[in-house]
Amino acid sequence: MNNYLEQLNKEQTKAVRHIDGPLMVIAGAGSGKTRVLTYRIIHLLKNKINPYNILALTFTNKAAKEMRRRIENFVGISLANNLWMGTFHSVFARILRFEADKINYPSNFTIYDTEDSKNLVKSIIKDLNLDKETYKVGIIRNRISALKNNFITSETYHKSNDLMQADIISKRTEFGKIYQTYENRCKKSSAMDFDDLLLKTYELLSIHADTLIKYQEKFKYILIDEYQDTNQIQYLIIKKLAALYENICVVGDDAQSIYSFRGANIQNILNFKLDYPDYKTYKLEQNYRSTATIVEAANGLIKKNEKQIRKEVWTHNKQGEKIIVAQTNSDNDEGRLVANTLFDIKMNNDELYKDFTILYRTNAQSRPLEEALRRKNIPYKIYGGLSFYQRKEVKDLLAYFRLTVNPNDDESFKRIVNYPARGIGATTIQKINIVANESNKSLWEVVNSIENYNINLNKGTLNKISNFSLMINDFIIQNNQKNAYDIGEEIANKSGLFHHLYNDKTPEGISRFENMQELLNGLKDFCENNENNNLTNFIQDIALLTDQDNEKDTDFNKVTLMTVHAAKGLEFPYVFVVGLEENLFPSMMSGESQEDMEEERRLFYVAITRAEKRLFLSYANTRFRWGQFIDCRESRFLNELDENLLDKKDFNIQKKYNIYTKTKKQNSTYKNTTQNIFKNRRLKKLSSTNHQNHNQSNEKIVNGVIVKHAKFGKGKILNIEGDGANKKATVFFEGIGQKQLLLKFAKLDIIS
DNA sequence: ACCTCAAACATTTTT
DNA sequence: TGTTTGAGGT
Repeated sequence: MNNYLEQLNKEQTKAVRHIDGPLMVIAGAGSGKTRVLTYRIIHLLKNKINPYNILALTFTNKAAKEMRRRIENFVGISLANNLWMGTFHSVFARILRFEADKINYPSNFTIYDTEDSKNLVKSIIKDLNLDKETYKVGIIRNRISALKNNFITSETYHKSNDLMQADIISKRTEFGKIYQTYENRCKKSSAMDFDDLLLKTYELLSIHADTLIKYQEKFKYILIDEYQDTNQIQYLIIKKLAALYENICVVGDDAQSIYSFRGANIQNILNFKLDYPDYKTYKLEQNYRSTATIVEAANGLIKKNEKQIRKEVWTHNKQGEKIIVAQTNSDNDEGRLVANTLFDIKMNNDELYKDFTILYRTNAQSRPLEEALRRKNIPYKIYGGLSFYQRKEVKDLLAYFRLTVNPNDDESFKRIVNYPARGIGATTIQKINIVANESNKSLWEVVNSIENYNINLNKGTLNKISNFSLMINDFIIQNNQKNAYDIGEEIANKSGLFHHLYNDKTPEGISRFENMQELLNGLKDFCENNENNNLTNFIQDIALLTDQDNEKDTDFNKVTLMTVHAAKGLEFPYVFVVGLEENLFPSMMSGESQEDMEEERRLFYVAITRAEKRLFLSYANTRFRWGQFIDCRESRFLNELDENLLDKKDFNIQKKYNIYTKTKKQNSTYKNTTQNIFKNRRLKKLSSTNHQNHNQSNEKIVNGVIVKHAKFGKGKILNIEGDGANKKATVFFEGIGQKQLLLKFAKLDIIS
């Protein structure tokens, strides 16, 4: 397999063959960016570079996994496995665990996800007796995160008059105090949030010269994907690591920079020239992905942005069909239109479901689309939104795991100390919390030696607390002896979580129970596939995983639904971009600022350049948002596309409703009437389709019928209540007992 | 301490 | 529309 260079064009080949010295590749959408990166690594390996000396940073874990797989095909598994490849966060977490003692952290530190960190901010605001209207949790947390991403610790913050002045103006004078407390609490919980993984890495490399040299020597070759989306602190780390050898290769496209909200800075691309004066740069401008129509439309759109590096993306691909732009009456109509169109194309052209994707600006838009797809029995999967590991019941069990591995993790402690209820209520926790804060200890440290503290608690409560301590200590001891699955199962049982969820026979409760089992199954898998299969190892990077990372085989051939952000780096033959309305795409949050608008435009650029064969754009005249019907106007971006490339279709069948919407300003009662009309129509549609949607077999499920359930086995129907989507069956299963199931979800086969 | 229900609230985008 | 919070009852 030495022919890898033959598969590249001239510019790509130059980039791949450039081994020594700084290199910047500006790669237009669909120009083979990933291919260059992959082949460059293969080229390095073929030139006897040790894989142990190569660091490749990607934007998602999935991208890293995919790249490793491709490299493996060329150089074999043993070389490929020794590459350091992953996201900034996961690679640095690995380094930090290894070097933890140098920054006074234990190596089993916990990674707080966004929810944990929000909860922490919330409790700090409460402890400091601050007004929660002035100090909104989200705003505070975002500010902390933004500061960290610019390498501003609470210490640096307190030295900067400008920063403090900004908080005085916004009447949040205590922000500095909150930030400092936040840092302290994380520290005493032995926890790091996402931003800390970057910040502490930078601190580690700054303070310990020997450690810096060690990693500079180790990572002789550094490659970074999606460089346009790196932020200040990532830039600083890379600069340090690459300083010795300067074998740094960055690949990116300024036109696809869409993460400035999390601190990404396009300036990093421009700085490259300054930091590495003897750099080489190549531009990849030939698009291999899309039809000429799509490439031309994308070029025309991005020209409207003032801030950009000049480049002309071109293609040899055939012209292809025009881009469909469809207008519908409502978001539900839009969903139906997409589902119908998708289905027709699949059937007529004999395509696979996996060749289609539906992209939207916000996660909340997925509902009407899902409904429409379900109605047509089109299989789909959703990326983003609540991932499996963020579900309440999963996080509850994970909190026990986390506490076992790191008992100082206060957020996990608070989560489960009284769940399931064991009589340690809010008042008790508050008392413990005060003592913990005063003595700068974690909640666990206080609880674990409660007799040493003078807390006003009655005997019963003390007893309950000591039982809790005994349980956790037992978990900690067992964790040193057992594998992840065995201790996981033990924890689920002894904590009472298993029985608590098992006893909840509501349909939602059953689903929660199943999710918990799913997590335990995950532990089993982990144990079978890993040598070092203890629980500590299992939970290490769980906070960094997304649904995309643990995709199941059964999800392979399904339509993909996701935000445009999540679609970055992916490509599909057929792409639907929905919700192209003012205040949605571009987002209303982007306001009037030119910079934000340009980012929204880049986001739309990313969306349309995902398409290989055909592109469909759509918008609705009314959309259900915030529990209300909102009138919408078509997005300005649609008018920025070359009209000769578009095929506009109007699916706005019932125009008469527009008569009302046009006069809404003058008369509010009109608006209410319109809303009611829509609401009633919506309800009617829902109930009628639910009847259609019911498979005939569900009609046959009546009292006394014997059925079979995939998990629970044979059972007898005792009662049926509700109708339509809410039709619920009470079933008695042999050896398991009585359960309530929503027929909508439960897969019941009729036996007799 | 715990449960229940009604009112208030909330929406970018993510590692 | 769905979820979270707070008051009030047990």
